[in-house]
Amino acid sequence: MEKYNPQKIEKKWQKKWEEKPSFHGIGEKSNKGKFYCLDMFPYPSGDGLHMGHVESYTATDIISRYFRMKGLNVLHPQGWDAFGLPAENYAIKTKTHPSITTKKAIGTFKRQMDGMGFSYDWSSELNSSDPEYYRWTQWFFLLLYKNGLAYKKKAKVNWCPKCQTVLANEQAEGGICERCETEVIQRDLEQWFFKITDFAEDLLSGLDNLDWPGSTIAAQKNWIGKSEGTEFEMEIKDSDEKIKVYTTRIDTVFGMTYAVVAPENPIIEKLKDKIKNYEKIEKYITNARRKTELERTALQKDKTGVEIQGIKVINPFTNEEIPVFVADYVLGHYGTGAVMAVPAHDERDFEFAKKYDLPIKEVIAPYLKDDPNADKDTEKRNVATAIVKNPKDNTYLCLNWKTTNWKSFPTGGIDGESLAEAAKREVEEETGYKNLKFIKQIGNSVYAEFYRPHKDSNVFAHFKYLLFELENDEEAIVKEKEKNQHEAVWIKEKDVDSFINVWNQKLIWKKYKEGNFAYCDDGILIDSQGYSGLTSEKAREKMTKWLEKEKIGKKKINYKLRDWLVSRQRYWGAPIPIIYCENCGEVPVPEKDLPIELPDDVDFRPTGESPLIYSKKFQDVRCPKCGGKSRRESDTMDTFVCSSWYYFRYTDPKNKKEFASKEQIKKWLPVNLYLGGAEHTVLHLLYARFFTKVLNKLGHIDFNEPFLKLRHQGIILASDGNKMSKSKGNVVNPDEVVKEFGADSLRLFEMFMGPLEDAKPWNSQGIIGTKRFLDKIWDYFSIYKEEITNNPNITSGGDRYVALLNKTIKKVKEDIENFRFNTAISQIMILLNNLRKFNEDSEKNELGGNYTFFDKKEDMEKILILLSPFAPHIAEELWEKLGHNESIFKEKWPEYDPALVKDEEIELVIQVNGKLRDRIEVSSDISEAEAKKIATESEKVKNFIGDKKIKKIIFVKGKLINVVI
RNA sequence: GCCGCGGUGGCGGAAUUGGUAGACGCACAGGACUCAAAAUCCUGCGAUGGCAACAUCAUGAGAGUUCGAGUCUCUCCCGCGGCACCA
Repeated sequence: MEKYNPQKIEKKWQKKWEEKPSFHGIGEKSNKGKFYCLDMFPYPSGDGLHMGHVESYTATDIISRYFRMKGLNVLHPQGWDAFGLPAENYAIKTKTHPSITTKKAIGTFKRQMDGMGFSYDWSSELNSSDPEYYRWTQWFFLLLYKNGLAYKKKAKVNWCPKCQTVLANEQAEGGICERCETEVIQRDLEQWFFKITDFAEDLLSGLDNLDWPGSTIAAQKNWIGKSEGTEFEMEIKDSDEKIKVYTTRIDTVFGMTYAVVAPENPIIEKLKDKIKNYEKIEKYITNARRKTELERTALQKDKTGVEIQGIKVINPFTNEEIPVFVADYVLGHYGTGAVMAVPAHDERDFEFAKKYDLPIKEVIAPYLKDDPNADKDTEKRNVATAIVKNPKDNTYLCLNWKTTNWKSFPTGGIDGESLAEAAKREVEEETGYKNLKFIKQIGNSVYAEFYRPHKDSNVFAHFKYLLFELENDEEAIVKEKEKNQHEAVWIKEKDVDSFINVWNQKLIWKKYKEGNFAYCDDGILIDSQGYSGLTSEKAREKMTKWLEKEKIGKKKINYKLRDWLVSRQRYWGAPIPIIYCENCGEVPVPEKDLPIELPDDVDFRPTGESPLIYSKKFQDVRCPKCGGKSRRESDTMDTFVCSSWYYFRYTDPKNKKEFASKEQIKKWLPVNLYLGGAEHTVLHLLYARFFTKVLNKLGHIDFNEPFLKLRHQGIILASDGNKMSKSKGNVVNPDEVVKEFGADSLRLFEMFMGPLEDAKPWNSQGIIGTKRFLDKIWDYFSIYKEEITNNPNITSGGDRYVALLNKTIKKVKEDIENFRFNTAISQIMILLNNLRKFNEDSEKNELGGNYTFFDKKEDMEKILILLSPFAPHIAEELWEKLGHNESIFKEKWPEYDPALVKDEEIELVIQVNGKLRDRIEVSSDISEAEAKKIATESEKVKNFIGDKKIKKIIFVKGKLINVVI
């Protein structure tokens, strides 16, 4: 018998598939619908495929093969994200033109992909650095330009001194270049931007209807950063100028003790004459501007600022005059570039106020939500909290009042005092304690509950309705307890946290222990004139209304999202199709002149300016309008522009008239499944959605989200649990694994390692398991082949396993559709293990020793079909061995028989008090009465019941029975 | 700090609506075959006690709900990913 030789058969089938792509079902027509299965197109790096690629592409290959066999039209294309910095840097390093290195890398990638048996439709292959592709990238630029969505402005930009280029904010996070980790500096340059901020709301709300990982949706929401707040103006004393601030916490406005403007805020320049310490201010501003993002963000703890002397603003709510500071903890580009500072209720303001010794005024008191201990059936009881400061040692004591029927305080108030105020007064009268701060309006009656540490130990007391003099201690408590029959519970220090948590009292506790911090949550307003007693939420509404009435403020929505900077001063990208004419100024290149091709007469090494400036060929241009002397825009576009629309092009890759025809787009889009790395959670996916929304708005397409379903493959870690990296020398090369075990084993193993989306460490031993499995499959079918050749009508009793086969068909179907490839594979293993199991019958069996076969040939073949998407080569080979001339991938996916999925016999689990005590083999449709009889008659159960009485019996049909005693 | 995800044997990981915890695979141990080894096949494999039947404990920790919790609720601890002076 021939042994399984993956290297041999894999080559054979790869060659066949290349000659006949139809073996993959590519190009087949179907009326059952379409499935667009998309991989994020890779950047073809010189290193070739890595394990992560293999994982992701195997998954989409399985899905594609599966749906093709289900009869759907499947589009499963692949292409190359070839432009960009890494390619250019590599070219510089090797002194080879990037088009050459890229071409070579693409060759390697394609060879490796074919070597894995991926069923790509290469007839729609794309390359973003191909002029026939980037002509349409340029067309998109013009589309945006003509619709006012691309504009140029002088901007402070992130500049990487090493890469010699501008970086998008996204590529310079933390002030460090994403590519080379050099510190980014700030430069002022004329730059092209796409107006993605126009679509902020669409980009945000569109997320709700997508089948995407929650983390990705959350990251995009966070990135867009919607915030609803209030914008209002404050008058500057003795001036007509005003300072406009933005806040989400207008409810804290009575606690404003100063205001801050960002160094970039133009108001400073306007007030120059009034400012007494202008020189100092100017110096501070210059300094701040010179700081990089890194310095401005990394040194968070150390806030700096200077008071603007001679300037005071007026809080419109209190008419108080307050000082103004310039400080770089306020950002120039967000909101109005100025804020009201409320140190009592904002951590940043608090820190600043502490440092510069500014007043801190509390205007929000914490409150509690619902009492977690309240009886669900009765009315929900609220808890009120008071913070009591012990004047003796400046510690705080926390008291909770909650509505109860223990003891009623009379309600109602004197002279229109609120219920809370009335309750406060009453408790104060009752206890004689004067510093209570009531937090929440409470019910008709109240009682107090609080904790207090024991004088000399780490034990805390929990008092229920016991209000006492702080000077008193344990003795008094006991006395009080006796007198009032109140409850006091002592708590050990280690239990305090858990106790506090039951009461949602963390903040109060923090305040009690630490004394001083900014309370930043919502609460109840205090010391806020007519607004006192309102909740934060209500107060925001009311205060904003008042501002609107006074015409000094309004509701305002802000987004963190900033416009997309697309200019790059580099060579290896799509040139921006704009011409600068000496007469006409900025002129877009007419569409008929596209593509503007990259010249080859340049030195592409970076100089700080775009290399395209120096190309004679490139700059030899006349104005399209007047024919006058002109020069071309020499910047190229960010590669993310190329990747924002490539999924359209796959549907119609050769189209010379449009980026893709309307019919083809309608036929295939939106994408049904998009699979790729989680590193693209924000940038690429957001930009691609933006492009789709632009096309939708301009009437080119009738949908507004490109990717209906998105999944990320988890990264494959090295066996040491670290990321694979060249420098660590722990990289496993797929080529070597294929050489040793074969592509099918690698495919199978990567899918078997664990859930697709989890990060998984590579285990060099593990692949032996999947190789063994394929060996067994091979032997099993080889023997089967021999047997049926000798005796075509022979039976071997395999029909005992028909139920298992049907279960397997069901599970594999469900698991593939839910990306649970690991359990699908394990189910096929279970099936095979059963068919190969040594059993009594097999000794008598004339067929294949230990092996059992299904009586029907179709059933045998179903096993191969189930395996085929995972391990296509071996499936094709064995399929052929069974006498087929056509590809296995032209077969229909098997259906299971629902009637056969159910077991006739089950093991009924018998529990006593929920613990497993016995199992008995019974018919699967056993009735409750029968089951009860069997259960109570079980010897084991009897032992446990003894002479105890059975309280009740719970029966779960087809599963278990539980005897409760 | 905020947001999201996770924590189950020596390891990767299984476990429908709450219903037999540890499927499948790796590693390991014993056995068969062999002069021997490799390969292959069989058996075992969470911990503790017991010759055994079996019992007790066990899904990061602590509580809660339930006849019954890996699964639901609350809190804490740890890990990973994202965001981070966005007022």
